[in-house]
Amino acid sequence: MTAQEDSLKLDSMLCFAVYAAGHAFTRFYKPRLDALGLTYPQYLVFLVLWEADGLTVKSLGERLFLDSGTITPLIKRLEGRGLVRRERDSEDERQVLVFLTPQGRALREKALAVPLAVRTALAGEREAVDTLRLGLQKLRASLDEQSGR
Amino acid sequence: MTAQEDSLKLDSMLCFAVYAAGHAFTRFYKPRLDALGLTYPQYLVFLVLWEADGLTVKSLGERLFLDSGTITPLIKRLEGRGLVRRERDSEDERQVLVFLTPQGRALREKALAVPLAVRTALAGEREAVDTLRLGLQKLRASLDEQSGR
DNA sequence: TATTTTTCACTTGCACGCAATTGAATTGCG
DNA sequence: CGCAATTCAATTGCGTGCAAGTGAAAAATA
Repeated sequence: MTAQEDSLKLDSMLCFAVYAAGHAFTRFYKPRLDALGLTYPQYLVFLVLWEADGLTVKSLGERLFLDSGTITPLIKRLEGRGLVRRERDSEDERQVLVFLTPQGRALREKALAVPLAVRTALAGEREAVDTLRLGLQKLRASLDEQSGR
Repeated sequence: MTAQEDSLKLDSMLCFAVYAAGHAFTRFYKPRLDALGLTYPQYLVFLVLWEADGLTVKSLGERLFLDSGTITPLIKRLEGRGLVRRERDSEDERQVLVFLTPQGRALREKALAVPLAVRTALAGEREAVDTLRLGLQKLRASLDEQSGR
């Protein structure tokens, strides 16, 4: 096997580990978030909003690395359920500010139980976490090695 | 701030780091995969098929942690482009076997360039990789601490 | 053997995720 | 000031991702 072919195998392990980990994480949160009626990305939006209300769609997107094509419909769904309120900024009519409604704020109380529950569920998954950790360690090492030449 | 509220903040860092890393990875691959005309999950399917041809839809899904609702249409799109061939298993008519076509096999030559190109692009992202690594380390530690009691 | 259960691929419906485009508002430049 | 360039949210189109349900085939059980 050539070195190039070998790197294709390495690639398959590395990129796959990160890819799979992202989805696995989502799956772990799902049962807990179902209780809140939120999806994983919606939960992330609330984690941001509970810290700081009245952000623009753009700044929300920047914090979560999501673009308006994803954020806009997501926020509209939350608005439809009465969890957030959208308001055009009178200072700059291009922008839309997102505020929590009382219900959206109230959701935080229920959400407080989520992190512990997820951590408990993850307790049986040490191996998977380690696999990903080691994969990243290898990736990191290979980056150093590569630029070291 | 209560311990519970604090854990909500920790949660926001941890789950977000893994979430964002998955998408960031996808974005890194995108430009190189565009050259092959493949999406990231399609690339993963080929990484598997280049190693072992003629798998069932089910076993493909198991390896990639994707269910048939995702795999089936994905494979059909690849079939439509002449990169794979689907064939019902005569031994067990429930199953569908996926084979590479000559074009699908030929794609591998182009793909050999992908891993190095991605690694080069990632060279400037040591910090991001480290952030994720450290986040996982903390998560791992908190799992030990929790079950240690 | 006849019937129930299980296993598969497939489909539908919904929610992302992102590229590309649109249109309105603002900014910047001559 | 006036016009071009930029910024922003929204929309469209396509490809995942997954839950829930369908129907055919095989396996298990009576």
